[in-house]
Amino acid sequence: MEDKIKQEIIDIVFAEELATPEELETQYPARNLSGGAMVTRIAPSPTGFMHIGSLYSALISERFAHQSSGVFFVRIEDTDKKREVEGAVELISQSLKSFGIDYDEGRNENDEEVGQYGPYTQSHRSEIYKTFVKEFLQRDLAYLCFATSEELDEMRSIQQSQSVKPGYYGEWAKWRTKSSEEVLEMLKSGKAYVVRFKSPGDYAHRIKIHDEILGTRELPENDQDIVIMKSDKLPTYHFAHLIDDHLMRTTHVIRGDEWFPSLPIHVQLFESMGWEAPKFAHIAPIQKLEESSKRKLSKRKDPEANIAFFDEKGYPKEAIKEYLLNLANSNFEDWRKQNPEKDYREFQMSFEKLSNSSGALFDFNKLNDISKEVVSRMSAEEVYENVSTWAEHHNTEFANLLKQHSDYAKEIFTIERGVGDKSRKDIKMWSEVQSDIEYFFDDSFSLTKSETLEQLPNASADELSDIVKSFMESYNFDDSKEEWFAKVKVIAEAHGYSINSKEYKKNPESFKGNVADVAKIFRILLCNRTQTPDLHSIMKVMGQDRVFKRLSLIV
RNA sequence: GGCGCUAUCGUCUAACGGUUAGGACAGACGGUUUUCAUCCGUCAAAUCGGGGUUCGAUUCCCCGUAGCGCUACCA
Repeated sequence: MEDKIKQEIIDIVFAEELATPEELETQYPARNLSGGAMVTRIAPSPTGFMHIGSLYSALISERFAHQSSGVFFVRIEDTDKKREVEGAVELISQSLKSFGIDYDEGRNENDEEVGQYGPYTQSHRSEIYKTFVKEFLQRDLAYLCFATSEELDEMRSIQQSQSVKPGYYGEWAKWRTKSSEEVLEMLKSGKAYVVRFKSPGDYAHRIKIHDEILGTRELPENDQDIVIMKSDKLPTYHFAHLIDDHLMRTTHVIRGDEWFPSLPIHVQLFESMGWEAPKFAHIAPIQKLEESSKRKLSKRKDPEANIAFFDEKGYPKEAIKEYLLNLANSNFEDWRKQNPEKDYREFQMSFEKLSNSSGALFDFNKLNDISKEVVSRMSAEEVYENVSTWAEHHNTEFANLLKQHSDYAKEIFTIERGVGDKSRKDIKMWSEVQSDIEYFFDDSFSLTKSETLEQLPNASADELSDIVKSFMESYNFDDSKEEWFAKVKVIAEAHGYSINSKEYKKNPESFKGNVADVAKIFRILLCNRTQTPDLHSIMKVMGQDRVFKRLSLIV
């Protein structure tokens, strides 16, 4: 009789035709992978915001999967309909793609499902969850709960006033022990309900749990009858995690450490179904210092929490990845020093090195340093491509300029590049490039005679004219850097300038100035600034006509 | 309140229980260089506090303290 009522309840809750658990097990068989292959995933919520922390765990998960010849997939966790934002799913796939973090399964940037273990969007998996919620009810691992949110609030405040552990458990779990008749009656009256897990746990028991990063830990066993299916019939995170990571055959769940406390729930859920739980690795979030206190990088307060911030600044994606990799495995930077030419994918990431600290502070100094290093390793062609791509999205005027003068621009980027250790390390983000090189272009270069004189107060107009004239007479476009500089020295000496810095430093008063002051004249006339790369290279790139035209200003 | 995680230079971190506690970034100062950027060198900079265990503790244990997390029909 009791069983009959129970069945009736289940049939009302799930009136529709559902696949059986066995059918689903067959549909999503164990993956055929080699020995140590790891199946990892990220499970972002479509909130319309790509957090740097999501990118961090995506990168780590992707590395572990692919360095072990495994599978990395992306599953969209959109069971919280209240928080969903339009276009958010596209943002996730586009971001991953733009960072070159390739996933094997999931929704791609054309909004198509790829992979045999889908759907990869939780809201499209509701039939699957229902199959298993039904199974839980069938096996008496779950029950219907009609407690209203008001009743739950009241329960919690009573618990608080009595100083007992809050939650739905033990004697507080009223609906766990209700008779089937009463449940059926409530159901028939159309009252809202949730399905709760019938936890077999005892809070006084302590269980050992292994985490790949934290090692083996002891935690109290779960005794909460957590909700597995909400009143909108969508699963909660805990339940979706159980079903999805089982059916998708995830081997390693790498996620933020805010999940660590719910591990007892998760292992209990897996045990209740007799499923092998995946291995867990909980990583610390990236933090930020605010008035001497650490906190998680916040979506609201910190622009740098959003990866769009780095995109606007034009940080190379590679630099961000290397910075994140360094945060994940601090030995990455040593490896990089040893292997400057290798792709970061050749680095072997390890759980042992994955820090179990409470979370690193985001360090722009370090990012900047890494970024300069990354850019310095690029070829002129690569720099050109990167700057152009950035400019197309963020500075169309500059993009057009680069496009119009592409050969010239590429020449500019060859200056002091590709000379190994001594390569320039001055670019850290593409947004800085325009102001760095704009003087090369005639359209964005202007200088008057009076401005020139103002910037070179130690020499008269006639003297400047003489110096420049002598230079133009002796200048040969094909001169090597050494020949070129020798000529500059001759002119400098002829005008009373020192050609030996040490001597000049000893007796500055016996010279008109140093050869550096002569170089400065050309620097101002050609670039209208006092700090530039090597002048010989600049002249080569500018070409004789442009150089002479600019120098003539003072002649 | 309960449960948990974490604790080494400003930051990220390294150190089988035995080191002058190491490196990187940032900082200061010097050198090289036609300026700048590089490159090279030097300096400054840390084991949260208190108890144990031990010949010996940054390391192991306990107690504090602090930061962070969890304690939802959010993830």
